[in-house]
Amino acid sequence: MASKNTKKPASKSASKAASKPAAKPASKAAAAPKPAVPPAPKPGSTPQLLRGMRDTLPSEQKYWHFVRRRIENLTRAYGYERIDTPLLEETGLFVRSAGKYSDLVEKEMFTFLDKGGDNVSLRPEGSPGVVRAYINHGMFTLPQPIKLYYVGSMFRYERPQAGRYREHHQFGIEVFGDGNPAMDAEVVLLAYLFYKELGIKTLVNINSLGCQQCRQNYLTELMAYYKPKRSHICEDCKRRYAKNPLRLLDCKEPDCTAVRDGAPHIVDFLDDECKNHLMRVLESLDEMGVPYVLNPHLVRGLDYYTRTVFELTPADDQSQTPQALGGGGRYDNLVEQFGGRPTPACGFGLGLERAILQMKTQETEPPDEFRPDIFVAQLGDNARRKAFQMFEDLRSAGIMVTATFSKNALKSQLETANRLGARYTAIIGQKEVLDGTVLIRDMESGMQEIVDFNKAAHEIRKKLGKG
RNA sequence: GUGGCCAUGGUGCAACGGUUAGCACAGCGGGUUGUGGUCCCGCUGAUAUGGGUUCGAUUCCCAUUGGCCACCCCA
Repeated sequence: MASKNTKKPASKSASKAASKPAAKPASKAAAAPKPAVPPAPKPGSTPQLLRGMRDTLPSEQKYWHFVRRRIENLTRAYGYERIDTPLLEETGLFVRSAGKYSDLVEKEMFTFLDKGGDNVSLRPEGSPGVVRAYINHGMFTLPQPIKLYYVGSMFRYERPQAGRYREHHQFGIEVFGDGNPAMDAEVVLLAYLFYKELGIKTLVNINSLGCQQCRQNYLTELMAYYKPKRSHICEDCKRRYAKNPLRLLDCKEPDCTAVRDGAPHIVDFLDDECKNHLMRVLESLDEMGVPYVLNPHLVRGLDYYTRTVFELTPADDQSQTPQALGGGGRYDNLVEQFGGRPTPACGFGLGLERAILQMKTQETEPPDEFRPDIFVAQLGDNARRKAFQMFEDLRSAGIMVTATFSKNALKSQLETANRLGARYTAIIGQKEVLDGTVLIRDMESGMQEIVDFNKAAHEIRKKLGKG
């Protein structure tokens, strides 16, 4: 390229300082050394992808189509209706639902003040918005249960790595107005089936956190257990002890897990109703043939769960801390906590990037749905006119057809046809225009035959086995 | 948020403190006039950004940005 800046005597800091915007007394975010409006980038420099963000290129789309199709089929079969809620909500929505001391709220949210000074956040998970919508739109007046699903972007301000991005996509379901344990099981079943349909074997970890009463009893006991052992646990756990003791069970530090292994199990503190609920969920899972493991240490990172919680991990992942493919549970108090009438509810969220990652590691490739049946090639202006006509004839006959009308050389058109994987190419040149015919070339064998122009669509359908 | 590894054309790799940064694949154009997927030839195209060390850096150092890995946690 052109001469790079071999010598740049003294102009370095000067240009930058000059373009600094007249320092508005901009609103005081915690610590924001960056100017509200950054200086314009150098002309010609290439804009960069923000950390943890990704483009989904055409070559990737077949995976996404495939996954979305499965979601649609599954949710339709089980009677779920789609809901879409905003990406941006008031920060308080998430703080109130996930819990002030959850990691999600403490360090993973994209939070900022908008121009009106409102504190808003990009949604880090799907449930709170759906719960809000349920209440806002009076869905409790409709016949219950309300079964909803969503597919969309979630944002978390984290250090990215494979299968972890700052923007990721989740498929989630939420069911309102049904407290039956069979409903918990249905939710787990759907998560399990989703992955099964994608050819991914999963392991379901399940636990119960009980209702508020049993949890309170348990927490008292748990803290009593940890109190004399506080010197043996990590700094994070000391903080958890004070603010969010349930998460003590979650720690992966060797010292902490050693302490944890002697800790009381919450299942032993469930009251009869909660215990019965759990048993009936497990029974239903048995009936439905969903393999699961009862994991007394599973607590999940959100405060709103009651009773059932579960998480899915890849079945063949031997690592100590496999990446979760999804999780969820019951949250019978959240609607009321948001000012709605008491409403039992449960749901899950599943990570689509991780699902696709699993598909790739297992080398399950979805079919390319856009492979054309036939490519229409044309030579010359008269032929192009006929080719347009042929294209539409074929298309309305339900044949996957494609063409590049801007190219003229037959060679390049055949090349394109080949690259697209077309089974046949219809060739229309001057000769064919005069004869009222079209040349059909089998791209596999190279065999060609002359077909009457008006019968072409019919012939091709026959060749394709479409009748 | 913590620790570590890394950064060369669209992709995958190579090389060196010093004249034209090499290869493969892809892309584009050819191998004459209406025939692709094989073959042959040619062309385009890169040292992430900003500083520093040096006579000279793409190579060494620092920062920034981004990626990956292990944590934390989660999808």
